[in-house]
Amino acid sequence: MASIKDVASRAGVSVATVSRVLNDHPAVRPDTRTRVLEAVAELGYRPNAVARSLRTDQTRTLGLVISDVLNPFFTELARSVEDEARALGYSVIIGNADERPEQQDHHIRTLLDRRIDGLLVSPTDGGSPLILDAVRSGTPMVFVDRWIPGIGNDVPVVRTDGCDAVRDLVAHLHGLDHRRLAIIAGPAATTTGRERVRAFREALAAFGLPLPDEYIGQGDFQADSGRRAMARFLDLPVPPDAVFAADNLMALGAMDEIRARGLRVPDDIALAAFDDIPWFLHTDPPITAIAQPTGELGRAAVRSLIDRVEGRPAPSVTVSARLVVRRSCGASEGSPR
Amino acid sequence: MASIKDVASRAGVSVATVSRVLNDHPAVRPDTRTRVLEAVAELGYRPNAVARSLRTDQTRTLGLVISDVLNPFFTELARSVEDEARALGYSVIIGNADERPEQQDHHIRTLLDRRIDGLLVSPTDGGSPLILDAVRSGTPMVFVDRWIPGIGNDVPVVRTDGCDAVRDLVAHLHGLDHRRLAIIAGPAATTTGRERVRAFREALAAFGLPLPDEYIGQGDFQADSGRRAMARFLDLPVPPDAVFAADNLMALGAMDEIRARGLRVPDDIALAAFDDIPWFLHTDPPITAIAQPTGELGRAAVRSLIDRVEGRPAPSVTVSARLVVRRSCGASEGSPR
DNA sequence: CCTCCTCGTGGAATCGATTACAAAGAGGAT
DNA sequence: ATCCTCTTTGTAATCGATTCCACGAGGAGG
Repeated sequence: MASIKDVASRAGVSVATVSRVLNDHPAVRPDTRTRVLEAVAELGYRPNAVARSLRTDQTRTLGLVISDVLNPFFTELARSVEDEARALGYSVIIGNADERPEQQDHHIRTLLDRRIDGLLVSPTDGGSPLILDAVRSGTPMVFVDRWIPGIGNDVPVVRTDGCDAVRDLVAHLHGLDHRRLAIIAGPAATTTGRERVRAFREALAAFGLPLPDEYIGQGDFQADSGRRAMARFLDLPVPPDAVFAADNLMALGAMDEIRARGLRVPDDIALAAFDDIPWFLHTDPPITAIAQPTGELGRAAVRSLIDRVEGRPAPSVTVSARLVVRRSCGASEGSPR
Repeated sequence: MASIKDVASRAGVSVATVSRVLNDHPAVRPDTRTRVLEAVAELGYRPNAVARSLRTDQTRTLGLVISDVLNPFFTELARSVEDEARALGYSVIIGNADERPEQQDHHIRTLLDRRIDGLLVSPTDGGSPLILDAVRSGTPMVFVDRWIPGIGNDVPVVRTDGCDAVRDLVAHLHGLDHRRLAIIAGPAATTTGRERVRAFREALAAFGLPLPDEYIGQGDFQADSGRRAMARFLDLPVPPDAVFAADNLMALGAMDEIRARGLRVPDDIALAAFDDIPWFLHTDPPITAIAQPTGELGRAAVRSLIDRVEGRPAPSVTVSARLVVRRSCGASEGSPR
């Protein structure tokens, strides 16, 4: 592949001049500029980003480590992140942790080795030593969706606050005469895992409803765990009459289990989920869900990170989720307010 | 961040020696090696991959340009590609073309600028000049899923052959007394867009069934186009009694339209799709689909590409799809053969 | 004791860019 | 003609690694 030297000799100038033309440095005579650009075109020259990065100490690349690519929420997030980054002149390298801390660490390590300019992380755990290292190493970092408490001062957090939406959901369920409400929680090591339970518990309290321990199923954000949690609920002497799954995959698993037992949603049991995804429109029945503004989340995270990368102060951002009512809790379609 | 020089001076050796230790060069005295490794550990040193790439002219990175991240088929493909690549010591940079040729070109260009070692492409079009350039530039390349005819000699193709499965599907539909079969096709610019129509047409012919032009809907692999195509079918004086969508998103759109008109699957019209995805189990009704061995496809593509990258001959690979019968065509669940 | 090898190590070139600094040339002021 | 300034260009250092080559020490063989 042609290098800057080839261009220089073809245009009859030095490499410095070629570099200046390429970087729009003003001190180049117009006719020199044209000669260089001609040489560039003739050779089909493209600057070597590796060499450039080495010299300038910036890669114009961001890293994004997400918890699970197969979860539509995260792929939509990844998509919006990439879109916004591209618009701002950055590329994105995506690492999929698959909800496994060691795989997350692997990705963080290789991204750091590649000297990405900034790192967007949705941590799968409570904070591995490597993440703390990464923060200290000085690479700009922003948490998105999930975060790790305790390093909030150094690392902005871009997330969704679902409290109001969870309250709306509980109100919706209550209004449909559901009184025995249960939740399938995410891993306690993640903030989203804990917070959604907390919000749910508080909302229940506001309606004077209890949340007994056996109505808290422990899941791991994967479909199978939702299925198992639902099985345990249904095996209880007094099963819940409504179940809230803390993410879309667990809701899917829960629905499997319900169907496998010949029960029906919402007649036999109501079901709702955190995270709205296009497929929820097409399930049987369509699923009531709490929708995060995923695109907005991703774009805000990128802007925040790039602010940091370029030396500006980076804001933490919190956006709000909203309830999308469908038929899985017994109501007819239509959204509140 | 610490560089190799810092390690060298801390260990009291030259940078050459440090480099030898890091690369497992045998000609290093054991005690020197330990001293160096200690210095590495104390400084938390990690080699700069950018500098290394510049010198060695290899990045140990592969590029993957897919047509649409929001399509579960492609995210599963991306996942398996990344898994296999990681196992073989490579990273993957994913570019999402969003079915737009210019965005595809953007990604190919930046990947090439980054001097990735090899490129995996599922082209959105019939071959932009840039792709041809990329091939000529000598960067190892492999097509996955879709390909571009005419440059097959230089570029291996790893794909699924769905002919048998399509024939099984047609037999299945025929067995359920469907006689007016229609297809929602993908873009004619893509190989998968054309091939699935061809396979369908041939299978129909084998059963003595016609495929009139008005039974060929033109889609673009996105949900909306599926919806429009289905609308046109349903507006025909004699609508089809079974529709085969050439990908999962168009099937989804088609189902929307059917539902919006108050019709039911499979009672009023049968529906089947190319590409099986987990969600098809949960739609109403579960959708009969042709399943590609997506993981296998991705892994084979990576192995083929890496063969090429490392100078071995790279095979083209064709795997077979199979029919997964569910309820959307009228049969009860269970798979043929 | 001298020569020749082998082993371990360091010096320096190199990859392809950017950029500080120097220098050459043009043009204007005196 | 001389000096100064400004514009345009080239030379060379630099980023952080890898790797060729040379060199010194030590052992083997004569």
